[in-house]
Amino acid sequence: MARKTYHHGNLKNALLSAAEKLLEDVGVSAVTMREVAKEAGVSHTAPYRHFTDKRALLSSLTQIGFQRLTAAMQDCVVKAKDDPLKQFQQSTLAYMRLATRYPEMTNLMFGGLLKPFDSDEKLLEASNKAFAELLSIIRNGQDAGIFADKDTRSLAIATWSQVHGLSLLVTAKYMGDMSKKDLERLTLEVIDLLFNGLKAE
Amino acid sequence: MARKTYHHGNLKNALLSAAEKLLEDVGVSAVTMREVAKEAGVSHTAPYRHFTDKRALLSSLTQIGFQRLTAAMQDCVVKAKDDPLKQFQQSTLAYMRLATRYPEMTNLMFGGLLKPFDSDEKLLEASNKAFAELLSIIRNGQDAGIFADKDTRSLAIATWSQVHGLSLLVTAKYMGDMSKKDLERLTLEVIDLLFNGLKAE
DNA sequence: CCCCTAATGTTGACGATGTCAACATTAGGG
DNA sequence: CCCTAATGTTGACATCGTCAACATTAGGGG
Repeated sequence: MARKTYHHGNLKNALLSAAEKLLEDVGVSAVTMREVAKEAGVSHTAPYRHFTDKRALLSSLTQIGFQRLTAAMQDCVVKAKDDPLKQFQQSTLAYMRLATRYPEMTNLMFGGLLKPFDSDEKLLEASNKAFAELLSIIRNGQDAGIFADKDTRSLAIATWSQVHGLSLLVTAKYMGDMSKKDLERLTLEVIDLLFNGLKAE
Repeated sequence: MARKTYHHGNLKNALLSAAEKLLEDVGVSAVTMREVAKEAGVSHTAPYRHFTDKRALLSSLTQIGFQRLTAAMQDCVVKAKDDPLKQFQQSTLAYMRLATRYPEMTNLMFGGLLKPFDSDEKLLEASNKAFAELLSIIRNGQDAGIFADKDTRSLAIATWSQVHGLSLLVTAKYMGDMSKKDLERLTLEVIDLLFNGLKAE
């Protein structure tokens, strides 16, 4: 991994890529400033020119995760124009797909490891954007008379919690290994329960 | 913290207590084998006589968390005998209370940090017991004709995901700081949404 | 075009950490 | 009562995050 030039040229992104690779291949514990640096082919303190500390690196990485989530939901909205219920279902599916594809990233996003989450401006903003996307989907549904005419935010929180909880249960392997198909079925089933309610008819 | 005897007498429990104290007071990163040992008043390698490694310590701690959760739910069942809906609501509330009281513990239980979770016999068993408790509550509700006559396991997963997701959203401070009262209201609201469904009447 | 400064990368060091090996102490059963 | 296994200690090592001092060079102002 020897460089020709003294300066890397695109180190910040290279570090993030290396970090994500380590994260998903081995686990958070493998994401080490030194290893990330080595993977990117620079000295062990080079990362400090781009991230104030390890936490900042992980935060940046996590922001990428939220951006992917936001983009995936936006995509669902576009693809299911004028069908709020489908937007809703597809968004949750998209969420679950991302979660199973990037399980470690999901843990980072929601596992509470990044402690002063609430005081990390950028990170908070990234997560808020994703949540805003969900909010808008639900508002569409309410406007179309499909979702109950209750507090939009509460509906969104309920949904967010639901998918989010399910994704963690799955990525933590609480329910053992599942095939992709089983997972999709379970997701739709759970979302259907949320939509229709648990109560007897 | 000097001992009189060479042998501690109850070191294992002392270590777990010290670990939990560090966990909740400062955070996971503060739970260090050396610090835990120091807190318990023993040398820095004494813990290795009781836990094969750090992971084992954290796993034991996490098991305690699941035992608390199981006990709390069992308590709800007893206190609301013959009222499955109340059992259901109170259990979720109990879950949220535990989650807000022991946020770091909750992250440990569900944040995906304890990696080979699925191959940790004891840990898996502890979490299964808690889940079984929820399953039984829902089955009671189905028998009483209150919950829909669908797959019990699916209903339980939906509920588990929901509460669980909400607790992580709250402990991760995704929704800012909340008063205890606000939290209870939100919890009941979200659970009500799950019970009645999001759909318009 | 050249040169200077700020940005970027490197080297070496430090204290803290997880864990191992060798050793010390002692509890409690034969 | 004594011996062994359980329990605790000391010292060591590699790795980690981070800092300070130093090296290289990109790129803009003369």
